[in-house]
Amino acid sequence: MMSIDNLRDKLSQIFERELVNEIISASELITVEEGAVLMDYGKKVKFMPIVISGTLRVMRKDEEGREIILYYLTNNESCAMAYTCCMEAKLSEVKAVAEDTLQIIKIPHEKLDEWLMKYPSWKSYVFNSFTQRFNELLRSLESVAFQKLDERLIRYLTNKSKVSGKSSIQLSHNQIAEEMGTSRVVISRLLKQLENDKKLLLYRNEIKLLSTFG
DNA sequence: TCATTAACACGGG
DNA sequence: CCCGTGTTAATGA
Repeated sequence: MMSIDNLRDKLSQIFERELVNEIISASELITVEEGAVLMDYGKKVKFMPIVISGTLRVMRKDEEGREIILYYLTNNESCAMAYTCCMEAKLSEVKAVAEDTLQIIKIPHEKLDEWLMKYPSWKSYVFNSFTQRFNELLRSLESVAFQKLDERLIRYLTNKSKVSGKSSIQLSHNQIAEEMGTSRVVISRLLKQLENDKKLLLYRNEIKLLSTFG
């Protein structure tokens, strides 16, 4: 868990001293357990979260009511969607769920605009967070539009092993299917195909990438 | 053509 | 037993 002093250090890496003080006095550091819902469809967004530790999953429903994952927020990241909602006093179009035990700072919405004027570091922080999300969404749009599912799966697995630094990935076919917005049948079939091609090995809840992968 | 949905059998934990 | 996995058949976009 994060103490106030640690928090101050952490925030000082991004923001100027005066803003750090304001953040600490104006906002609230909270811990929520896995599965907790921080934002939900149609609900008012009364604060903007900055993730201190843990992971926050942000998702959205499509026309048919299926949920797709927009992005994950980790270390020091904040939710661009929440930001726009707060500023415009709109209702949330996304749902945000704690992926594991999560610590966030709740920035009260009145402060967002004020700090934007007052603190250059806040402005660039917000701006960067938008840019980051935007680029990420562009990349996934590109992948949906131009890549077939098998290529997307290969890219997905490569990514997972890169971020974890391991060649084995501990996920069920179902979890993969959910994240990629498809059905398990398809994932199972594609994975089996890759196994036959000697690109990987399949176990229960585990996929081992071989050196021939990619 | 290729994804989705539903259904079923297998088997490991 | 429960759940993840492998497969198939029917249906749809």
